[in-house]
Amino acid sequence: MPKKLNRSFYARNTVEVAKDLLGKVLVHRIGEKELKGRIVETEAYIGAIDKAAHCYNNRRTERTEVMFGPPGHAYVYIIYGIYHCLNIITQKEGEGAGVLIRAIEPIKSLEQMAVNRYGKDLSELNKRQLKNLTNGPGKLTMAMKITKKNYGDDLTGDRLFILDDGYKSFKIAKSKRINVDYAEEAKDFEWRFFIKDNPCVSK
DNA sequence: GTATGGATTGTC
DNA sequence: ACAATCCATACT
Repeated sequence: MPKKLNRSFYARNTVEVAKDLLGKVLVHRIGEKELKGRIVETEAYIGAIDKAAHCYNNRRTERTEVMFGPPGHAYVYIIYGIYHCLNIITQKEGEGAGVLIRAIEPIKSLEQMAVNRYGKDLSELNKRQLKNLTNGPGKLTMAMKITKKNYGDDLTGDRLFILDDGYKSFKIAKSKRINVDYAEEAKDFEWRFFIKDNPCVSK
């Protein structure tokens, strides 16, 4: 039986959580529908020491407030005025840290994801559209219909949560994070983790 | 009120 | 390689 990740899973060092989230299953329930995807790429952000983090230097705004709350909640923000990004809050309340979910492998309700991404039936998608369904932070939120309505969602609840189904036959690779060149020394932190050779990892 | 730039994506 | 696109933030 797959098991829902509990609060203590998230209440640990962010880099450890980022690695351990790989292979887990992200679930979003919308009414009767259930969308699922396996997490294949993550990035860690730790406000206390990380100039790339929105909450660096204890920067508390309306947007970042949830990052300073208890772990196991969703931080959803809008990037470039267009796309949404999903983060999972980690460590202890007040610390300001989280994990960006950068890519998933679709598992369930691919028909709905096709409609959410392209407004088309799954059978009408070409090869490239299929490959690009959820292989990026903005793409997966669009496919799973994760929006600012999910801001602050408690992942121990029943709307948005993460399952451990025991999948662990993979190797973890790491690299520098994507698009944080402005972050001075923090741009070189190797805090991006992904499942080696998985086709759904971002480009 | 105004200016600035971004934890991205799609197209050229 | 670069434009699209607009919200959140910082500053006046």
